[in-house]
Amino acid sequence: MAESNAGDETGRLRLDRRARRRQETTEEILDLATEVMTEHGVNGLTLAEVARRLGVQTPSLYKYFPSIGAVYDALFERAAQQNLDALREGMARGEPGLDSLTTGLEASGRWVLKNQALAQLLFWRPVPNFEPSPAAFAPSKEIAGIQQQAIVEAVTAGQLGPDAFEEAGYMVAILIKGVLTQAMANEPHLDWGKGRYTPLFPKLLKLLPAAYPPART
Amino acid sequence: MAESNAGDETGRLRLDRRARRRQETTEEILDLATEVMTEHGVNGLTLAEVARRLGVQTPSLYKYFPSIGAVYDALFERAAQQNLDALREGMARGEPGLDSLTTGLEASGRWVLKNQALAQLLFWRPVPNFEPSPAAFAPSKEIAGIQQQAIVEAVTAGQLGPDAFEEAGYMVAILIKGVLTQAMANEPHLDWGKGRYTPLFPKLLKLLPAAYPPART
DNA sequence: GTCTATACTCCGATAGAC
DNA sequence: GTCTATCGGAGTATAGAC
Repeated sequence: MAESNAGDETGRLRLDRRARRRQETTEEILDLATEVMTEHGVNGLTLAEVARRLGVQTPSLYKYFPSIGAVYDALFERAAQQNLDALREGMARGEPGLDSLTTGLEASGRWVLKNQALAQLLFWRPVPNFEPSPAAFAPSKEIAGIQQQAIVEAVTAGQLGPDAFEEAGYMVAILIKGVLTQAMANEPHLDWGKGRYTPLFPKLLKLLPAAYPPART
Repeated sequence: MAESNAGDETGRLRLDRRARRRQETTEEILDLATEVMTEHGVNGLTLAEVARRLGVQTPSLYKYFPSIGAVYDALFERAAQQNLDALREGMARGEPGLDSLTTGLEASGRWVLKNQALAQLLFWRPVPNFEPSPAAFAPSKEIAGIQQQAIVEAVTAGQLGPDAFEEAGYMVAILIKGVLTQAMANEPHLDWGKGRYTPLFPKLLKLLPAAYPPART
């Protein structure tokens, strides 16, 4: 109570600064963890290696995360959020319906190829005994909803027949995951749009009307 | 030279028996390694755990494999060979062309869903610092050739246009990998033909003629 | 071909001084 | 919030007796 008379303002600023500094360190830990996963595989992440790169001793990291599982969880959530953002931005660049879905998934694919370690954590679940928390999983659920909404708009616009409601979302997921799996396994150093697989994606999405033909007008 | 007069026949039988016993143990090690990967993930394979399950001390395994990398290599080769066998058998049950390709890839998909740990080793390369040897990779190369051959037959039979030569093999790879990736990530306990993804595979392959329309006759 | 013993390296996590 | 020290455990691999 009687320690410092510097005033409320300075006190709050100091707290804010500390909170901000802590937040920055937390983000840096996650950045370094992503680097380690990129070099040593998703399972090759260790707190010891992150600590070395941060220039700090391993136990210090436990002031920021209670366990390595918590680090994975934060990585999962951040990755899902970034992928969701990429999808949203990409979809905004296209006309509602199949066009928007195409530009959105291409933007999502670009993010995946530039963040392959995070994408593996997100899509393939390669870490035994790690299950993302509900909070970390929330953005992933939103992605599925957004894609289904695009299908609905494509049906409304007459681009797809009404039988697309049930199945087309799964088909779209198959197509984008197939393209990305092949690209990551066989051409991991190429960006989206290069190589043998990702350029085929627009062609694949254009096949959807053949699978779910709209009623002729 | 002058050790035993039991005769050539007995000597050869003894050698054969020893060789057979050694081969059996080798196979058992690979079976147990597959079990461990199924339970603990592909990266969760350790020689210590395999030794425990075999009822033997860890160093004994080094009489059969010089390193854990050699175990991964043998697993990779065996998996690729089994998958190739499944594809061949499945293709033999269909008419040459797209029909054969469909039945073959469905049989391959059935094998994958029943051997998911091996399939991950085969398709996703989740083990850092492990590259399959050329010998282990040979069956995988043959699979690509067989699929391309089926495309050629489909074009010859007039099911696909000639522009399929270049691209359709990659498209087929995208489709089967997409279906399997989604099934393994979201419905790993379901067999082929069940769930939301694998039943869509025939429908997807039937879209190929829409992508590469044959010349009208 | 099996064992014991061991060298070596690494990791996650906690306790407690500062 | 950082450090040192430490516990407890795991793994790969080798040496050498039997």
